[in-house]
Amino acid sequence: MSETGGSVPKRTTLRDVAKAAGVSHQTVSRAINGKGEIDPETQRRVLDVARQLRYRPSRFARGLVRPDVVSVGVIVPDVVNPFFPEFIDGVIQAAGRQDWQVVVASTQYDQARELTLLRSLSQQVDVIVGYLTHPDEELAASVGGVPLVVVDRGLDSPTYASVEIDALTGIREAMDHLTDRGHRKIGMIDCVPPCGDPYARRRMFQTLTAEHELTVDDSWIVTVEQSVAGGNTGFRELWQAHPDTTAVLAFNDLVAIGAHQAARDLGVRVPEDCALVGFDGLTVGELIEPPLTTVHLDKRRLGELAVQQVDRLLSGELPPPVVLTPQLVVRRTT
Amino acid sequence: MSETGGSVPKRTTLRDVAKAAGVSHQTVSRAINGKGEIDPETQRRVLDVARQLRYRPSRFARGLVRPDVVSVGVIVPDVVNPFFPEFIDGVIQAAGRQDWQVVVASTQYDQARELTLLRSLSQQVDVIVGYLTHPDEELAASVGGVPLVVVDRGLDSPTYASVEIDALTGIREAMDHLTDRGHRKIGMIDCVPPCGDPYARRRMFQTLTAEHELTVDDSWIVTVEQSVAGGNTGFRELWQAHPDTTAVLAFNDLVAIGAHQAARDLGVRVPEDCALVGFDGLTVGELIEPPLTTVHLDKRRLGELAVQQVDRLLSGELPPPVVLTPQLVVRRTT
DNA sequence: TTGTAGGCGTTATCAA
DNA sequence: TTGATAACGCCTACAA
Repeated sequence: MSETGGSVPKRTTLRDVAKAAGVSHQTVSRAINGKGEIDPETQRRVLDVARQLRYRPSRFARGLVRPDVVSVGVIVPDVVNPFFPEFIDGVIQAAGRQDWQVVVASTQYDQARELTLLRSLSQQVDVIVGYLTHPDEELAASVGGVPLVVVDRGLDSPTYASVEIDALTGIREAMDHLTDRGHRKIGMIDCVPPCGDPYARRRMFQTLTAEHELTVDDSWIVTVEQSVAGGNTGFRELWQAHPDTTAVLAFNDLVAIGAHQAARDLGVRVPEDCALVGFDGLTVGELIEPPLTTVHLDKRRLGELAVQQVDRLLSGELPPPVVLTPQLVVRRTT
Repeated sequence: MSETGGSVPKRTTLRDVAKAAGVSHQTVSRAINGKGEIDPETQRRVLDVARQLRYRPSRFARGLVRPDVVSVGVIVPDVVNPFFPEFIDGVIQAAGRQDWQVVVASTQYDQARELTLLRSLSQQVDVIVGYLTHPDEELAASVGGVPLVVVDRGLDSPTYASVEIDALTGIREAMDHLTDRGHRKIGMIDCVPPCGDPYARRRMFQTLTAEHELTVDDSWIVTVEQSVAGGNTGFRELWQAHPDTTAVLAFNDLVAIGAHQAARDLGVRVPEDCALVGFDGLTVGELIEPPLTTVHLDKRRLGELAVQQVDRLLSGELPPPVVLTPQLVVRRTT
């Protein structure tokens, strides 16, 4: 190897500073960390040299000898989908209270990427929290023993600590509300969730229509892509099949907003001609006109609960799933 | 110290595994890293033992001897404000392409917290990207030599690499558009930005009204808190002072949405009675009815550019500021 | 194929 | 107040 190349700049170390300042590396350490036991004058001098040499401690070396901050990795499908920022915020805030740091990564809804991320993240953080789609065994293979908290798997992850969402209770509230107001012809715009039982929501709906003895069959359920556009399409399909529908339960708020747009385009007034209920409780639902009635989930809390599970995991236990229940927020689309 | 306490579990190391498997720690290393030079049978056995002992390599020890992944810290005021997730996403994606990891932190609009975060983050990451409010000197004192890229400081940070937003050009487009459509009585709902010149936007507006020889004086500018509620208040104030206003330029989309709500409440039709233009180009602007005309900024790109600056910084240069120019997107509020 | 020695950059301990 | 020495857990040589 010649010395021509300006290859790796090589880091300035404690010893470099020590040499330049004419003291021992230990003295430099003391100066940097400023825990007394050092002559103020020496300290000043050493600090000066350190600055000149642009010295910065290595987080690795430091982490090696000190109990370092915990680093939590968070994996979500998409950082921009308004559901996730609140969740992430919950994680960041709960973690921040213990001075933990949070590494955020997104799969972009790419299944293969999920595994890749899991694999690389698990090398760099102490614990992972994630909205994950793969079955437990595949996750296990990818995280290689790093503690993991999974979110919203539908009680489907015996291996891992988890936070679950009791969607049924929330949706029951919504159905009660609708039937209380006299609705009998209630349709549903469903989506297939990224993991777990693809028919979970549909089943809940069926259960509840049965409870209320509604005479709507499966033709009142349309399944669409989980997006505003999907909701738009879904409403049109539903309305075409059943123009006598008086209320629609959407898979989530984004889908509901799409449905709302379709209704407006079709000249269907919400809620006069057709009521509409979303799910998630996104802020955007409050901004549209009329504001959306929705089954509201406290997404920030969801993130905090995930961190709470992390706590338990790190202290050695494998905690039972914790369940978060959403609540109906009645606004003006019903 | 007695041995009663379940104090620190103490980590399982390579040597522990070695001892348990009856080989040298080196052999274990080879087994773990799977780079040949090892008997498959030995490897299998070692790996088994490692798993049983729940061995996981220390990221610190590894980072010490290996050129580790770069870790980028991102500081924003608020993870939930819909402006920032897109920015963060841009950072995450650009960083991800180089297999860098991204640590996200939020100040919650707390000035003191900004400095605290800067201080702690700078100990754990290789470089920081941030929406920061403090003047350069104070930032310098907090990051202690860690490379920093600042965003949207109004060309106000000679010390640091930066990404700037050319708001004037975007707003000029908006004003041209409005005057083209015959508007002369144009009002502004302004806010004071978290850092930099508090009158920046107001000045731009004044410049442009002058360019177009509009006869609106400063009483056509109201200043409110930067939020939906602020926008609501702002519109009411403006409309009360000048009921002959035919168009309003809002500080940003959230403010514009508030203004829109106020207009509706006051029976002012948008855009028939009063046109409305936002700034930022948030997705939510597309979801309201009618969809919001706005000066659209590519926030994801903003994040990518920040990472680009990080690249340059890390390769030794102090790059000149890079500028991103927003563009008017005409929808249906004008 | 396997084991031994040394060093990565830091902090802790103890002696000077 | 300062300095030598020994970890921390891992990896890269090199020797066996």
